[in-house]
Amino acid sequence: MTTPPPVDLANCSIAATLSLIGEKWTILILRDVFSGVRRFDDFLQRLQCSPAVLSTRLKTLTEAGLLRKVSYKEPGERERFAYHPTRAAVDLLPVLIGLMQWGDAHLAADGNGPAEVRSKISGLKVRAALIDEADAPVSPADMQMMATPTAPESST
Amino acid sequence: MTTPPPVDLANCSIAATLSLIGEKWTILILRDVFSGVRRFDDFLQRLQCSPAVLSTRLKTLTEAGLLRKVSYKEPGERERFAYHPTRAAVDLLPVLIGLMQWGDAHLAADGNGPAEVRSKISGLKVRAALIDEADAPVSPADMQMMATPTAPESST
DNA sequence: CAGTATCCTGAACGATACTG
DNA sequence: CAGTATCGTTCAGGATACTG
Repeated sequence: MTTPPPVDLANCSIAATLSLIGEKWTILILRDVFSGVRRFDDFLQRLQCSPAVLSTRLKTLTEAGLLRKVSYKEPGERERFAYHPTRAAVDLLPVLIGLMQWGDAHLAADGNGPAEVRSKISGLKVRAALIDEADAPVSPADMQMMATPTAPESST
Repeated sequence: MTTPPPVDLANCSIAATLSLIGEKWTILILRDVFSGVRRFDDFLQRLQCSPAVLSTRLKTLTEAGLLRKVSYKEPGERERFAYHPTRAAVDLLPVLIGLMQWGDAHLAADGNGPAEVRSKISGLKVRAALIDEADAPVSPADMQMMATPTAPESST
């Protein structure tokens, strides 16, 4: 079921992650689930996508371990499911916030967007950034990417 | 040329950014450009995509202000262009790194990927994270997203 | 309310051939 | 080397109807 690995696409975590969350509605589902949306119809209202697409995305996200189905049952009704974010989904928040802030800064006309992110604890605004092992911020311009020396197989 | 704004998709920086960089090869182009790749043929070799797709993506990224065409001319040859990352592209690095590290942690079998990121200055490993206005790390679980109070128009 | 099934369209992509 | 042009396939996504 995984795509055949003709290139190093299969070897690239960036591409792999993006192929999971990069589809049109997926990221919006995650955005909403972090805003507290849990139920099918609520997603549908907010996203205004077709139920078929929503169903598919929810299933994909659940199978990927980003969402967890939680059964609930109101009196006299049949069993229903709510969709809760998992730890893996929470781990994706830096990416989500980063995406949002980049768009706010570079795509929005006024340089800020319709939502903001704050810490529940301190109330301070929060941003996605790069930090080193000592938790010190690092400028993106000071980065370098390199292949890990432990690379098991070399391509080409 | 912009997509018609039927829903709040158009109002969402997350979706807007993703529609720009979310396409299959775009993120790989960015990855490579951060590794120092600059020329058409070098991208082509590394990505193994069709020249048509590469050409289109390069154009899109250039128009979006993520890449800058730099003319160069070798003796006896006609003018050629190299593609350099702009500041906007560099600003996207936290997202890129975040994507990579999430994939390494949650998709790779052994929990680490084929590449690592370090600071050119300190040599320390770097990761994408959330920090507050005082540069203190914030746990993703302690986040909350809310609409900005200054929202100019309300939808629906 | 919470989905699933079906049909249809548009667009992204791969392959390939061609130009300067 | 650095692209552009064209063609065909595949597949995500919209609309809509249907089920429990």
